[in-house]
Amino acid sequence: MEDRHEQWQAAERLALTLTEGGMQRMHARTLAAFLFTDAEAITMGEIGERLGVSAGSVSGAVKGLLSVGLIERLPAPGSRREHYHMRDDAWPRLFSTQNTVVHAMLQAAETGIATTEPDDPAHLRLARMRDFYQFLLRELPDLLRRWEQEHSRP
Amino acid sequence: MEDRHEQWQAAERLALTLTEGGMQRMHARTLAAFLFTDAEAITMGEIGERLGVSAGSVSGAVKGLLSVGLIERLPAPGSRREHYHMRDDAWPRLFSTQNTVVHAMLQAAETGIATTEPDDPAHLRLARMRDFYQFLLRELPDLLRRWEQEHSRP
DNA sequence: CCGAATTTTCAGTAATTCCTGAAGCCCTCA
DNA sequence: TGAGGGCTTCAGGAATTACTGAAAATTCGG
Repeated sequence: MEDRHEQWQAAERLALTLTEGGMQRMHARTLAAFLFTDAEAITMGEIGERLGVSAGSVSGAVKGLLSVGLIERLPAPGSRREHYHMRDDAWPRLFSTQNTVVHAMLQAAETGIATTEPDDPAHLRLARMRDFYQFLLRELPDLLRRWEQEHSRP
Repeated sequence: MEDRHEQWQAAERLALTLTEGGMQRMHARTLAAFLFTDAEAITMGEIGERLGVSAGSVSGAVKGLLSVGLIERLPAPGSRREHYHMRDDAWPRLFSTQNTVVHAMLQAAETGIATTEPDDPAHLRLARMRDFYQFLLRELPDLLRRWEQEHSRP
């Protein structure tokens, strides 16, 4: 049975998890609203009403979600209000934003290596760090490619 | 040449990156101190001095890093002060903490699916989400296993 | 083009997080 | 077993972050 209250609870829990994973609170709640809505697309006003927050907050969150490609603006069907919905590949995209973090870590390791003598214990630690993130940078794109193949749509 | 100032800068930048990735600020700075030190192991006092923070802050950060297995206490060589250092497998461990997030996401998706009708658009979205996180939960352990194989030469 | 409705921006404020400082505990060594 | 130093805990305060509310800008229908 459709239990909107349970769904709302599940949405808020999901937002909590995303927040702990590093996403901003408002962005997470907004994404959850997009995920759990029973419409194909929703407007900012509807999000604000559903979450009980101001239009300003929604504006900022939608902007952020757009910029990382988790949602997109729908070709407006002649309405004055903009409609948005989750992209089909939102979750792989969210996962792949990590790649920028991986890249930053790799660069940090290389900077450290460059400023350190080979006999410094820090040198060895930094080399291990570099090796691991190089490994990730090589493997993660493969992983996502495999996912896309499994779910190829013609 | 050994440039301690540059190293300190690199350490702080790394801490910044880790913070943006969701780690608490003090935990990140402490981990960076462990990474860049030129000793095999350091004490809380040394960390506090290096970062210019109170003993209380260091205590909390070290506790946190211990609990996720990024650092470990060394078998004390009869000293009054406790010595700690990064574990060799700190970075894979840090990466694998994600698995708990992945698991939480999967569960959130399944909860949503259970409270939603099959003809609800949310149902389809939640199913796609579930599929992706199931895929990750299957593939990520493989990834880490491959890393361990590549780097298990005693 | 004008006007209404939506969206964006931003300063102010509320809330949360984070760090400190000091007191108490524990452990080591004499 | 006592003294001294190191570690932990926690209440309080500082700083950062996040949200609101309202004004300005933008957009689309008329």
